[in-house]
Amino acid sequence: MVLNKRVTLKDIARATGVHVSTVSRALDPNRQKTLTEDVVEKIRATAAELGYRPNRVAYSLRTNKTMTIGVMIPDITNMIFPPIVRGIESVMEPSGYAAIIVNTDSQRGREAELLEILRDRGVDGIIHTAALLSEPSIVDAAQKGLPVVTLNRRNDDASIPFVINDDAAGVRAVFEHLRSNGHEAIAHLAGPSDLSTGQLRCRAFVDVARDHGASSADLTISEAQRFDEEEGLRCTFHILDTAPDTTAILCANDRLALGALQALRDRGLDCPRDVSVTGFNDMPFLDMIPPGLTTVRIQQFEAGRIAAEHLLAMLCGNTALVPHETILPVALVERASVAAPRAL
Amino acid sequence: MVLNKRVTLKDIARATGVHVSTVSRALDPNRQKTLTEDVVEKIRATAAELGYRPNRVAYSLRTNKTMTIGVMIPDITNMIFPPIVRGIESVMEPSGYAAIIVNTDSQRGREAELLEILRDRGVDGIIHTAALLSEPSIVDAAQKGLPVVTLNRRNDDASIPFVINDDAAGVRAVFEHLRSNGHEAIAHLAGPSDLSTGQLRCRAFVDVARDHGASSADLTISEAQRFDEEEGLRCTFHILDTAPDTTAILCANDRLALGALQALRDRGLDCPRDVSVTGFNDMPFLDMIPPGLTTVRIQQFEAGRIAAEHLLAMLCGNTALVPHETILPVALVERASVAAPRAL
DNA sequence: GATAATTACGCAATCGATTGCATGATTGCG
DNA sequence: CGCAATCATGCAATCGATTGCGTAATTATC
Repeated sequence: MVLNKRVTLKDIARATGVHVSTVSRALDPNRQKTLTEDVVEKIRATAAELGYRPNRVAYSLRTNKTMTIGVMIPDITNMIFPPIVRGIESVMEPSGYAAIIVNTDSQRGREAELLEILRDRGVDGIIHTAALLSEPSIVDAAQKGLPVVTLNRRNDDASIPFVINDDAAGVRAVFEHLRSNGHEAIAHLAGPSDLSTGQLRCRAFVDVARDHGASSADLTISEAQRFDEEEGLRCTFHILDTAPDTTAILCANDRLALGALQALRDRGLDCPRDVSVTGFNDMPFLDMIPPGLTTVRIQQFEAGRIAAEHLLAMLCGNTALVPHETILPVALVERASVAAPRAL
Repeated sequence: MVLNKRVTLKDIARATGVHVSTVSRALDPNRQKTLTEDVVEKIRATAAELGYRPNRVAYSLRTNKTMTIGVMIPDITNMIFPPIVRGIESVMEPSGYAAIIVNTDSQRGREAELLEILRDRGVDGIIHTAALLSEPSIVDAAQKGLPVVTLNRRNDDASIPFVINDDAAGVRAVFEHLRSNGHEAIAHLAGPSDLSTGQLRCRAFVDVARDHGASSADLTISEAQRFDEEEGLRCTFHILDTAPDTTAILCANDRLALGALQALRDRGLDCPRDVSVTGFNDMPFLDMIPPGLTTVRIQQFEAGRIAAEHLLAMLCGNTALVPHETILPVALVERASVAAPRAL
């Protein structure tokens, strides 16, 4: 434990014979213009020589800026989040910010608790991904003046800018793709309604189905409690049992769709011959899993990057420049899980 | 920007009529025994009432502890890392630590650079995953007294404890599994030799092959420059071209193996009928990709958890209790990518 | 009941920076 | 050459906690 003592401004001041405040100014590009050229030069030289590294903690205490942001996500092991995180990082790191990432597991209590931890640590701002719709703590924080951007969550609250993928357009594209393949009996395997993506996609499904002449009463919708394979399996059984004439299942995300595929196999049904299935997100390696899921590609890295840029603008005081809503385009990815329904 | 002013010790002191140092002591469980019962009670009550939250930055400045650790990984989008991160988190968060995660992309310069950033931020310790073998900066840091634990990297340096999966046993298990299926001409699709896992697995392959009577000269080994599908594809072509009688390819990880499968398809070969292939890691969703890769399951979450516990012990000054090496058991996972070689 | 030991709390320095204000030195202007 | 304006730098407070030491008040001891 023989940590070399850190070099401080005081050390440099002593070495150069000037006052510590002069050193502070000499090392700040914005204020070195108020000093004599050669004094600055000398200070910078000895600072470099001594291997000076500013103490960010002291800086933070004085300026009340930690140069740290919080990133709240449901679960980093869910493969759509790592690219988002890297997108965020691609903007924040070059600007001198570090990110503390926390996993909420989509639990209400955890979300508030982790938000508290982040605030205690004095983060300068927060990017909140896939916020629970019913959790108010993040809104509170934003209203108290903490810069917040949400990702994958529409907010009514005008003070919180959000970045989302165009879920409605994606659902519509998939739905119409299924229709153009001849499907009439399209069921929706919906995500949890307390998550923004689950709710948005379900609403989009209802809307587009109605546009195509279905009455709400006709619609087969089964809501998953989580975005995972197990729930996909369960809900698909439910759909097959309650609406046996279903020819296509439009799933709210890929993992639900993978569960659906499994359920079909379990029932001795073939995808796409007996039932067509579609996903959402186009997660990594999805193309390698048979029969090849038709899905919607979303821009993960890009979403993270843009959310970070918006947050950065807010941190710099340019809140006015940040659009309240940013909707990223999505793309239909056609693979083999959709085919014409079997002739009756 | 109307952030409610934070409540400080001074505010509590004013409200209760005692000195700020008394408040400080009253709020610290370790030192409140030196105070009168009712003073403590009163202080805690008003602290709660005022909604006091300690300022961690000030605490850090005074105590020189940031309660933050750095976690260096190659790339969070590589699916084996998220579980490791969660394993780390499962230990650190309950102990009051936060983690700053950085992605090195296995680049030498980035690794040193990010380490510097972490040190500037005053992290109390570092967990370094998949360190480059040739990068000395982390060793420097450890020798200067910064607590460091490496994961997936053996170090010669006795001052750095490491946690690794039993790569050698895994390679041996796969190799012997292939042998027991009748394979003689087993090639190794090796990982980058500047990564510990690449090197360890390759060495293990050479060792076990020799144990089974192969001379080094006979061995077919093709080294990938990165752990990805593209390199797996390229190296497999290389193997097929230079050693066309190869009946099995033992890959250093799953992604290389997926590339190998693609290469076989491209050449019109069937796995496992023509060539058997094995992977390493058992990454998520691997079981869903045909033909089902036989691989080695490693304990990702557990590795993270243990590394974190070791680091935590070091942070508490119990360095002596931390074993220098921790080797986690692995398990062979048999799927359909291995079969007996075609009869000649 | 006088002195010593203990208790309970206050005082003030400290961590390493930033920053408004003061001040001495320099320059400009007439 | 004298006075004002400007410039370069120093001084000291400050951010919000922790902590060694000092001291008044209480309790213990004989």
